[in-house]
Amino acid sequence: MAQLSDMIERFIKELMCDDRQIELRRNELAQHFGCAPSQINYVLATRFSVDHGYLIESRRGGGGFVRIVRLQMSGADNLLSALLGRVGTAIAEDTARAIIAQIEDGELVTPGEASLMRAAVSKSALALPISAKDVLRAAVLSSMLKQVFRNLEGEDSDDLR
Amino acid sequence: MAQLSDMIERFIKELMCDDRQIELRRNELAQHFGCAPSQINYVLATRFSVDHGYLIESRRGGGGFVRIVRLQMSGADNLLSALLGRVGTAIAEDTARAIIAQIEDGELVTPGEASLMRAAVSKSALALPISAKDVLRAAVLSSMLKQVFRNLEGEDSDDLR
DNA sequence: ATAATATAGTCAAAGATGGTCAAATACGGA
DNA sequence: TCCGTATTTGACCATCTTTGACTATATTAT
Repeated sequence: MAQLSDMIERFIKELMCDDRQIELRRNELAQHFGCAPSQINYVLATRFSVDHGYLIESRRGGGGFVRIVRLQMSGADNLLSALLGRVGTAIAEDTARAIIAQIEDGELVTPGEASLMRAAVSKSALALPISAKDVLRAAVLSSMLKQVFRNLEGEDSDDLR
Repeated sequence: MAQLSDMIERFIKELMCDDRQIELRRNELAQHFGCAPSQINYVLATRFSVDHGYLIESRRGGGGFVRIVRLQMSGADNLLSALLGRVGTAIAEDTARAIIAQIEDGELVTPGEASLMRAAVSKSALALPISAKDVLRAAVLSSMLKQVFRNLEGEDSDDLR
């Protein structure tokens, strides 16, 4: 049963399909879907976070609104460092997946490559008697990100030895 | 004596007869067979494992599901099982690279994908204060191998969120 | 200014699923 | 029959979603 949250997510993404940003009334949207207004916040928090490549702005009171802005993937030079910065020294699976989704959206990697990256940072890949799973995930993801950007330029780039 | 497990197995296989993958509700299925929900997990674990050529994915919570994916075992019937066997529970970097080279040669993955795999199992990716580097590498590589076989000619491979 | 009204945000509890693991039970072969 | 293995169940855990009560902040009317 297509989850309410999923439907709301799709609805919003359709609205945005060719705009960089949209504004909507939280209560209106909630009413449209017959749910609690806070449900909208849940969807925004879980599917439109910065990690997912979106920014949320809003205003309360009369004439209030919620604005959703899609962040752009800027030039590839500092993009790598930006991404690595977001990865940091430890990262949760969800956040890692969001980053992968973003570079997939930006067509920096193919769907097949993105799948592999997801597999590499998945819970099952790192399900070991190790307390530092997130640390590990960060290391693996960083390594792959660097490889992505290395592949991007010198096509022939032979993997590091 | 048509064990319950056998009936459930057959039931699922019939559902899948012409789909590469299906989704089902664990509790619903359990109810249909009048058994404990965990019985379903037992069937999945014993009859739909990777060795049997299947992958299981799932999601909890409202709208949760269990997805069963039939892996594409072309040609060398159990290439995946063989590869996973070689990976085992621990593997050195060189051996891992050899396996990756093999599937790259066999064109099971693109050069770009192979690069990513190498990056994921590289010394630097796993350079952590952990003694079990090889164990970890095996887990990560296994995870990626499964993904490779999941994707083979599977267009709509919709990764789990 | 102040009060009334219109929005949006937070957070914790309830609801909806699926997962794990070990104990109990059934089955099949020596 | 006895033992080892396969199956079945149930108690307890983990995760995702939905709702509602309470809070915070604008705008508008008085």
